[in-house]
Amino acid sequence: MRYRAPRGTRDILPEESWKWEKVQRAFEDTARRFGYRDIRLPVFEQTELFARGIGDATDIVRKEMYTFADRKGRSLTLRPEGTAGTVRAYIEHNMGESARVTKLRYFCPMFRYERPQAGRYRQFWQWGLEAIGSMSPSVDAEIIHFCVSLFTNLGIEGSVAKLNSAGCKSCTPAYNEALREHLAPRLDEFCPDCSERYERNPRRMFDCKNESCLALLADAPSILDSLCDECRQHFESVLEYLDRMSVPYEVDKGLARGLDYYTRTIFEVHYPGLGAQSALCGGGRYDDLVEELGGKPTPAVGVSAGVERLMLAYESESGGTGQEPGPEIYIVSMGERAEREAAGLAAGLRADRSVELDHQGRSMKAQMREAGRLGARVAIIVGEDELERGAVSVKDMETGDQVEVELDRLNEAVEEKLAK
RNA sequence: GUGGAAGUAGCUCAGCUGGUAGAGCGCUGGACUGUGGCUCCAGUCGUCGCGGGUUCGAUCCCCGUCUUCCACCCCA
Repeated sequence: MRYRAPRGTRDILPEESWKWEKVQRAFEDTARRFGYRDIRLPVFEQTELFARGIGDATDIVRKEMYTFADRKGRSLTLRPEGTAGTVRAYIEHNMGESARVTKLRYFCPMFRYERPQAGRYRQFWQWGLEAIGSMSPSVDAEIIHFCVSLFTNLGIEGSVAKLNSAGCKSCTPAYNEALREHLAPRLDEFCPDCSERYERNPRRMFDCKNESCLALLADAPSILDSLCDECRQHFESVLEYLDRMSVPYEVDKGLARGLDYYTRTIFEVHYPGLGAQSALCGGGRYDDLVEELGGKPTPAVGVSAGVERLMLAYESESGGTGQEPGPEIYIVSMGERAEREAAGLAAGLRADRSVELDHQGRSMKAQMREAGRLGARVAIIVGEDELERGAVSVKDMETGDQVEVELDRLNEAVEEKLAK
């Protein structure tokens, strides 16, 4: 019996994880520049929080949650996304009392019971941002700018921001009705999927992949023409801010999102190289969610993104190629006395340099090969002959130059080589 | 949840409608008895995903199952 990682989960091994570290660092640096502070939340929450927050009608709540009962019979669920938990924490800790706008970020695993596919797992990572407490369209624009900015920092070119409005409580229901009314006469000509979308969320029909369905939608009313004055103004204002920030975007009147809580601005950023799973991130406003979850009425905007997909995009661009960083120094030793000397030298050098050495008593040739394979810039060779003279050899692995130095001059010699 | 493809060495893959497995890369050692990256030589590795069936005999055929991949639903 051999154990394997459960379906839809996977191990991120060191050969790969060094790239994850780079991406996470880029995310954290960018988030800090934009003023978003780290928040670390529980991996599971009361099931009710997600059911209420994300919406009973969504696929996530209907069929994708990892729900279990704990030993006292409480129903808990592994978080399928980050916004509900963040809002819960915001309310629980009265974060709105001490700041006008609360800007938070996270980078952590999420769980959804789905059929796995490339870039889609049952345990997957998301990074996300939430800005709670401001109605200003400048926050919407700031978050979209953040996404584009992060992707650019990672060398990902050709991503496209698409945005639309989801309206608000006062204009959405009217639009949905108008849309249904317009489509009703020819409903039987749509595909079965669209028929179901018609019932649950007719706006989703716009992203059907069926040409004939899209043709039938050609003269359907646009949400953008049905917005109330406040929503229209807000949307236009977001676009103005984006123009002012030089953020490229496309208005996509067919864009719809899967979660119930979105209001007004909704957006996605796509990277076309990823096939069917091309959305790198998605987000929008959720002005009613804080109140819905028991807080004071508080407007908010957020975004979340799949890290696995981001990694796929990152690796297909120049930034994701290259080699895992190796040690700066490799210490080669021959003989027992030399091994002990090498251990002492490593201990000292490790105060401010990365140092590797052999732990298996291998041949010098093997140790040199290891030093080359790891990409060490300097090899320190500790041999019996040198030790007799109180010295070691320092070899520059790039040029092959080698000099013998006395032990008390080793630090200078190494620093000199590494400084180049 | 629906439809399709695939699982053979650490990795990438070959294996003739059935006769108990191979290559390249990697790894280890040597040529070079204390010097990596090039070259050459040698060696190492397999419950052929798992379980059952057919057969004298199954990596190959049949059934089931697990996993991955592709498309859909949906989404990150």
